Amino acid sequence: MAYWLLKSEPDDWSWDQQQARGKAGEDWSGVRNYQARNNLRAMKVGDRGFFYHSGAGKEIVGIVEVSAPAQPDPTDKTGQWLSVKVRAVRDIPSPVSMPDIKSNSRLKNMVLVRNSRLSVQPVSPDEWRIICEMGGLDSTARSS
DNA sequence: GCCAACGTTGGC
DNA sequence: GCCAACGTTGGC
Repeated sequence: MAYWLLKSEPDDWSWDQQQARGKAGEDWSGVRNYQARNNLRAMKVGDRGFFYHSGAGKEIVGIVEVSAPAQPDPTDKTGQWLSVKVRAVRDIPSPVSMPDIKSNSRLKNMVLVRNSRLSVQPVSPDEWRIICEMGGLDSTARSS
């Protein structure tokens, strides 16, 4: 299973809204960046992702699961962009903020630190585990 | 509100 | 194909 990080402005699409969609999930649409599109294409159903609030917030607030693979973005008329579907899995008990991440030397190579503008990012297994621990999820909670 | 980083556009 | 100009993103 691969790990990802999805960024959203809470004013645009918030974690509360994502959670409210429940198991039905929501299209992760509107991505218009090639690198981000390539990451969407690489996602498999069952992959996990951090839900990160950019702008107001700047913190990882939840975990989502890819529930449908990449398909043409319904909001794109040109047919060249992709979206996946994600559903909320759980919140992070103690949201992990950008300063938290930047102050952890083990996370200094995170894409979020190196290229904060990329809206769909890969996360390494180590980074995933470290952030889950920082967020207050024990290994039992993480594996379910 | 500022500005650095990044991506895209378009003239050459 | 290079690169300057421009627009956007997002942390601060």
